[in-house]
Amino acid sequence: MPADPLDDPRLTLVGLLLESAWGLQRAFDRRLAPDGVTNQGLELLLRLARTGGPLRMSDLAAQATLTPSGLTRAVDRLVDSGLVERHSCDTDRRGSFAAITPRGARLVREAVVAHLADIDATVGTALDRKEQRQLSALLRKLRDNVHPTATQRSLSGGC
Amino acid sequence: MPADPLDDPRLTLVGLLLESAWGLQRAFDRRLAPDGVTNQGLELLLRLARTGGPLRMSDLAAQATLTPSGLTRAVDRLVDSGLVERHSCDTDRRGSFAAITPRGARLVREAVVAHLADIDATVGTALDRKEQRQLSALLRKLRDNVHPTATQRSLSGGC
DNA sequence: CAAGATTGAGCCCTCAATCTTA
DNA sequence: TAAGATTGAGGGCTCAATCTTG
Repeated sequence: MPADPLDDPRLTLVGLLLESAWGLQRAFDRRLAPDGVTNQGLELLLRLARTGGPLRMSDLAAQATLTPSGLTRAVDRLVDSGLVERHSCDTDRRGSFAAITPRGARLVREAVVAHLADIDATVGTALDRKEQRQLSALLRKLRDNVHPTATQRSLSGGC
Repeated sequence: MPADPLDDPRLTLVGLLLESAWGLQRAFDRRLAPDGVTNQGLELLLRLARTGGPLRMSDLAAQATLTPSGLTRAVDRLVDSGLVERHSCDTDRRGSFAAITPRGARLVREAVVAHLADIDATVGTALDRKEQRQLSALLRKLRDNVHPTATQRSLSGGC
């Protein structure tokens, strides 16, 4: 007799992925919130810190899996906190860019230390280094297929 | 010279996991929403369908990574749609239970077919069967460590 | 008082519409 | 007209407070 469709391994796989993501997200937010940065905010700051300079709003939105609208408001909050600055582009006045401030860069460096400890406490106690590498490799293939813009920058690039 | 902490592989791993989850969630919601069920709703209906009978609100909340408050409202919507019914418990009048209706069960059976096709179109084109099994095994270890209540039912169980 | 569930207030996101510039 | 970004309206979630029952 055929297995019940409701127990299909593909449903289980997706369920495990979403549950893991929600669980981690929640665990991180509990630890990070007191420090004044949400997990979301840290992710944006990390991307801006790695870039170093200004990054297009639309690029940042695509990377962060946010709509342009959502990103505008998220950046607003970071600007209000003094962690990010907005820049306008002289060659294309339509465009807007976000750049991390020195204070933001300092905060990221500090927060990352605590964040890595959180990751070790959650992921590190479940998977050893080798398993973490395997998981990264598998997820990278999945991510590239599902959300390919996560690492892209606009071709119209520089300002 | 030591690697930049901002490029730590552990940050990358967590990033890949969250990006994959957001990406899938978004892809599924685009397809499911027109059918009248959100991805969230389908997940709750799936759990209720597998259980068959009434399930404690608090158990369902823990399984779905929702706060009791969030679950109350999510179930409200499903009740309004006629897909779920609320039951009260005679032996403990504090408790409340949710159970899937025949119409809800029918809808789940139909929605799962389309949902499996979506999964094949997103996950299936990125990972072959063997890789999917590997990913499931790794995620199961992570999920059990991060969100252990995902499959539990209350010990005070039956009504 | 504790446990289970619900409600009110507030935050953050998305969709659609708008404004500005190319 | 299209591209880039922002704003208004509305939905869903969380936190804290409340209500009911053990």
